[in-house]
Amino acid sequence: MDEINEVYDKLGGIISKDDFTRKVEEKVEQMSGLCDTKTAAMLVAHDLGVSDAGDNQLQKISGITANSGNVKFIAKVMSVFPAKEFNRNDGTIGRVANIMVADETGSVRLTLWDDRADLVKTGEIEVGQTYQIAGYVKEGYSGVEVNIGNNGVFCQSDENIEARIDSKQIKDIQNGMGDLNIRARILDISDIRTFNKKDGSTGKVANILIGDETGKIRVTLWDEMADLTTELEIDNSVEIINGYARENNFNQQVEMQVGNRSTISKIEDEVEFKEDFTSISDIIPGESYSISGQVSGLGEMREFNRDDGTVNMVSNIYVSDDTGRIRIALWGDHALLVDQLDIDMAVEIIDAFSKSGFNDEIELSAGNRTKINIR
DNA sequence: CCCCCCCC
Repeated sequence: MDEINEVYDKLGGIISKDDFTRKVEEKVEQMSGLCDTKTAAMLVAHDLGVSDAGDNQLQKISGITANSGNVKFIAKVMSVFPAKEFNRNDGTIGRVANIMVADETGSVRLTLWDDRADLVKTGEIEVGQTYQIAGYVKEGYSGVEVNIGNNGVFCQSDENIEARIDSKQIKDIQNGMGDLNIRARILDISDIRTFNKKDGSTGKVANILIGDETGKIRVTLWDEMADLTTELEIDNSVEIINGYARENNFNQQVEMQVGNRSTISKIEDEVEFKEDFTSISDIIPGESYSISGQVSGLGEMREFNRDDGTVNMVSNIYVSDDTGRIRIALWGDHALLVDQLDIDMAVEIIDAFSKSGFNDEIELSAGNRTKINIR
């Protein structure tokens, strides 16, 4: 027993003495008596990320990289994702679940298997709990993940952890990013739409527009996440955990996606947002812009038939600022605004899409995602 | 995975 104690003392309390002893016994059994207790204890210690050199330091999450190998640390649960079942080659049913944990230096995704994945299913693992964790690092679907394998440790701790989620700023969001955490203000909320998936089932989708001090981005919420939009209001500040960024294939704008691996929740801290208006002379085709200026031209409202036979309305106005003048096509209900507008009225056109239009001149399209303020 | 920027 002394020899177990000696090894145990190097572990820095990452695991209880009882658990350690049990693991050592299991290890002896696994090795079919081919190793003694001391060796088994050292093997278990090694599995827990403790080297013979007595390196029993707990790591911080910020120091975990794809090459870290075995790691151990203490962290707080920030989000829990649904467990999934899969079939193993031997016919048994495996279970896997992911949770996101954080310490004061950053956050990392954990992968739990089988019995531990079941703890997710039963709700025993909850946001806010703190755990002692030992596992091995691998490069996962969306970056570095810590796997808690058979020899890993995952036990609750009463340590007080100051968890920090490293939020990105909206301006830094790039196509392809995963595990994206954002704190932002809600600028707009869409209705929930349903659609048919390729597999024949019905999907749900909704959008919100969010902004922070650095910019704004459209967020797409899928299925059960789409329902959450009914609980949100414009000007709420929210935190999105584990979103991902994808370019849409319509106008190549990068959007943030919120699916079943993500969470969105209201936060107390208010995130500030200020609209960034572009000078008219700086507008190039193929982008979304907001401009502020005066009405400098008004056209007539017209109805027209689209190819699919539906009727729509359009009117054209011109807006000028210190730098130039641009034509703006107002579609749908926006077309009716020509009745309220007069030359020299101050207007803000928020989120209109630019393109090269009639006579190759750049114009803005004010569609259903555009907001128009008369000031 | 959805919406879609369309007129003269």
